[in-house]
Amino acid sequence: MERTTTSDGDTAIVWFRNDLRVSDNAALMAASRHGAVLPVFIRETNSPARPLGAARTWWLHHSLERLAEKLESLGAPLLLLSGDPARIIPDLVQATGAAAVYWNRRYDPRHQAADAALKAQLQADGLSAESFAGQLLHEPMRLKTGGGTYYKVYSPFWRAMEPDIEKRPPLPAPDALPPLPAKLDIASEALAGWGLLPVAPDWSGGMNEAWTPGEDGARARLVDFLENRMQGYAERRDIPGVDATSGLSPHLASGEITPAQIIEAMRVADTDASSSDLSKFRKEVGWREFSWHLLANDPGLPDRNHNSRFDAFPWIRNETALQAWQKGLTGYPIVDAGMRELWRTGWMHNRVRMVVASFLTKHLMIDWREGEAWFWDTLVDADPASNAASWQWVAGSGADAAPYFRIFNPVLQGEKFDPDGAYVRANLPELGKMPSRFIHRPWEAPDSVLLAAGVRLGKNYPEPIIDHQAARQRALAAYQQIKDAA
DNA sequence: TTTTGAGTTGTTCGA
DNA sequence: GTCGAACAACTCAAA
Repeated sequence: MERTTTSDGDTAIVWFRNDLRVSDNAALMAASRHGAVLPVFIRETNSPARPLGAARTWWLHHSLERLAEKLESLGAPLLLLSGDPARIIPDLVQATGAAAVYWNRRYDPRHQAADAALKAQLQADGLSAESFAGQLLHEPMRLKTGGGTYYKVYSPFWRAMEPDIEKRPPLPAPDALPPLPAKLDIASEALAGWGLLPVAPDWSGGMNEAWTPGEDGARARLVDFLENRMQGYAERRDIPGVDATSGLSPHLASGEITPAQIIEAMRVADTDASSSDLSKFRKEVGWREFSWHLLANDPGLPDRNHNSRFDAFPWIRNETALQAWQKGLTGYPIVDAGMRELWRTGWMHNRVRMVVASFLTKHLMIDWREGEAWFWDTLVDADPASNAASWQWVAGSGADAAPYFRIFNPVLQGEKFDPDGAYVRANLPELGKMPSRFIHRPWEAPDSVLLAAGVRLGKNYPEPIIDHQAARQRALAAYQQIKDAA
């Protein structure tokens, strides 16, 4: 994997994709040993993979700005181009006389064939074309059970993987990147011209407040997490009303930070966190690995039931209910608070993700693919593996899935994990004055309480769109149906 | 090949 | 209010 020689004056092209960082970037490091480095990011107009959703597109704009600044300060400005990489990369080789093309591997099966084909083509042309690891702690096709198959249960997967997670220490950023000796004929496109930011309406205000895209923002969040939130993580991570999670997911999704950097920072951190805190968080990093392991071995994961028995599940099409869910107007405060948080910030607390996903697939019996698609569009951390694997897990169709009878009661979940209603109040201003006793079940509040809180059910906050008990019975019957049919 | 133990995150009901 | 059992077997992974 390590390149040994660099002839004087030769040029390496680094193709940036899902790795918008300069540290722990093996492709960039390899290129820095050449005589000149040309970093390029291509807006792929004909990608075999699903286009990024709106929230990640917003993120991409800011992340590219930050990456361009970093590369500029290291000496090699970032080239922005649009089109088909299979044409653009060879054109760049031609224009620069480059001897090498490097990139960091991406693991979406829909990308891999195209990347492999390009690599083979470049190598056939006599170039040094190499791809590097870094986005994950393990190569997702590598781990196998004793029986030679891929893992379908998380615990044994993690037992097999955990001993290896510190084996690849992260790389530093290169000290400097030698620029091209001569001006390139091909001009960079302007980021502003790509139209990645929303206009009319510009819905990004809440996201600007919540996030700092880019490698430095990622690093700052990691440091802050280790210093201020690692201790107590095991207990507090489930409470959406307190800021207790790492918030690193969008940075990971865009490759501004690597899991190896996170694991290493935890290893050297001076923290009072318990071993349970540390191992719980490591396991969360492990879940991301597991999701990629599943996607790599089951490329249909984003749109086909992992467990084909679910092909017969009687999903209900209901556009009205779907929209109520999307807009956070179901009448169940914990569900609505989650969906509003998502819409405003591009992110939702993990506990609440499970509640809203259970509500969509079990209470409303709407196909998990509808939820997956909405999350894909609205999450700044939308990740093809985690998103698909998690939706299927909740729906019951996934690997190691939740048993079908595990149907979250949105009232109990609210009262258990948001007992004082802080999370609901932060996201549903119309319930801001509801007393805690009724905040997760406003329809049970006496008229006097509703009046005092300024809540007019059916007017400024909806009645529940579905009765919990009835919905639960309906879902149980539906699951019974596909069980019997099997 | 067969056996064995285990499996992220819950809810409800009845004693 | 609290507690244990039922919910449904089934599949996975390793011994």
